[in-house]
Amino acid sequence: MRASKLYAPTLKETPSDAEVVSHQLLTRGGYIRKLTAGIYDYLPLAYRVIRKIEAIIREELDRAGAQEILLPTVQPAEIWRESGRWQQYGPELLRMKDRKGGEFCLGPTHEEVIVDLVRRDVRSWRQLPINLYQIQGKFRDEIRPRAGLMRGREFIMKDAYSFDVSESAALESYDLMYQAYNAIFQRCGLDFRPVEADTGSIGGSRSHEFQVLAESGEDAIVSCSHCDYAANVEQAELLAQPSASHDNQSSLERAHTPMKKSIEEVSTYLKRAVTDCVKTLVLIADESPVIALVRGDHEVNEIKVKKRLAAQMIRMATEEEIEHLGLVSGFIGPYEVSDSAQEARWLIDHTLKGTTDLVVGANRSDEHFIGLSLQRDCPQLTEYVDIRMAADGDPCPRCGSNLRSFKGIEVGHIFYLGTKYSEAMKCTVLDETGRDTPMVMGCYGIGVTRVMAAAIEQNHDRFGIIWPHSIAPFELHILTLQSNVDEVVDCAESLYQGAQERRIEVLFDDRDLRAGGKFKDADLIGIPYRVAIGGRGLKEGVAEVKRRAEPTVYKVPIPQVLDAIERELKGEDYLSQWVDQ
RNA sequence: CGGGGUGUGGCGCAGUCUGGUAGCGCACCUGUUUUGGGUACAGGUGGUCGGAGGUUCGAAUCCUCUCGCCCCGACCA
Repeated sequence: MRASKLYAPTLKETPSDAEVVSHQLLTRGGYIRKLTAGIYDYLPLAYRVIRKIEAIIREELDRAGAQEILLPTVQPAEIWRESGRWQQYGPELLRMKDRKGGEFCLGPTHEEVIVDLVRRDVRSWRQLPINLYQIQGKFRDEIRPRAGLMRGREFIMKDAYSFDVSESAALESYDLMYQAYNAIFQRCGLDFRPVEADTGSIGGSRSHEFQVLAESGEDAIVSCSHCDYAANVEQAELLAQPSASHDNQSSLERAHTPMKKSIEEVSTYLKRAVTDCVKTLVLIADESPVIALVRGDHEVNEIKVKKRLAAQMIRMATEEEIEHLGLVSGFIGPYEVSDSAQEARWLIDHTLKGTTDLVVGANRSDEHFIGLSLQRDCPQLTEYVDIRMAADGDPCPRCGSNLRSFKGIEVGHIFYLGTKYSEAMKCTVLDETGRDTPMVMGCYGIGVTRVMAAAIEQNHDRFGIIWPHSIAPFELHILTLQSNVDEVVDCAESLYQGAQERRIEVLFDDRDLRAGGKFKDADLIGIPYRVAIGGRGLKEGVAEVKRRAEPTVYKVPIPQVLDAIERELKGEDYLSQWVDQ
């Protein structure tokens, strides 16, 4: 491809509405343009990257025995009513009507459609397992689209669905996909971790997220420094670890703490360690109050609380609701509580079990208790459970080593679904015993456009993108440094022809631009190898070859340039022989 | 949806407080010049100042309403 013909309008300046690096660089590099909030145009460079990622996905999924299909984007409300999600899904589902008033939605995901397909034609367990996937635009009317491609409303997603006759067979399908996902993200050149995840509203009992490690990630994950345990902080289970007990138990005293509400303020004011303070929060689970206690330096994990209570919905209580319980916001504690608060469900994080000498709110304005011992002073509290968020340094639930925390971008998520959809929509087969049984499902997603953005978040410098080889829009970028010198142009042209003959994916910057501009664009676009042809090098019979990821420039004799590139693309470190000392 | 911000040629911005009829840099077009990390000079194209209404002799600027976009919170690939 000639740069003079390529539709890739690069920008010198960063558009003011782009905040995250991937969004900035994709826009500046002429990869994408925004149509409206959360909806983007993919220009030729971006689409090449997308097709590379898709090709990797296809290869690995086909290898795992899945088959590619293509389902409709517009879906009738009928099947969504059948699964119950027409009600459940909420405003994220973009709904519309056709000319006859019939209700439809734009597919945010395709469980309903696929179940409808499979239930029509699959009758016998002998036809299973089946695993079908598609790569297609999805639409989710996100509350707040943000960060460019990282959270768009319309995005390209690969979604796959497996159908099995039994739970054990379904788990095998799940494992196959787990392996395939590892292979896919590895081949995309990403630094990622599969982590144990919450199943969320999709339901089911087993789930992994594939998280790309990046500072700009929105998800917090913990990963064991010793074994291969990794989990979303929301999910990471924490074993009971009794705190060091103080032998000399002090007696309970009131302390005046004027205007000191936060743990930080109280601990500073009373000169007590944050870990000796108790954080007491009021939550509302399905309209009933729940009071949660964690150590001062810990965070309550609402998802764990929700699971513990088997609640549908959970949220923080409002000021009014706290008052209504006879509690004083900022000074809540487990001792001397009002009758109505007494009746609430109390959950105490098991880290607090047996702790003494604690600072807690006194349930009166401007007062705390000090020297509280939970066992001695609050014997009515018996529900010690895991309700806190995992943090850096916590022990691994598998091996006990330290957990380290990371930020991650979720690029893939796999779920074991069980029979949630197949039961609701009567998707059944006859099993070996001749009994009609709901199929056991799994579903598996990859955000293709998000993979592209995540790759940039992880691989860039201040000049531009540094694509992993496997998903770069081109493999080689040839530049002419002077477009008015015949020898330079001829040499570059012949290299360009040669590269094409060797099936190297090459972008040839033949534009009538000065060298500076071409270098800037090459750095910005981020193609893995750059070959610069200029009068200076030509006098010595060499081209200047550079890896995008490194600063070194190699002076390679012209006749050997394409061999060198070819061998480098195969993974050899072939350029090093020309290191200029 | 709540909170904060912003909207002025393709992009980045000034002008708004204190009304006087739109400006700068980049990009783009023409010519000359230059040719190894965004060359220099000259000339030029392009803007209903997000939209509607109002105040005024006069509105980018003041008032009212409205829409878009960005950021922070609950969701997810």
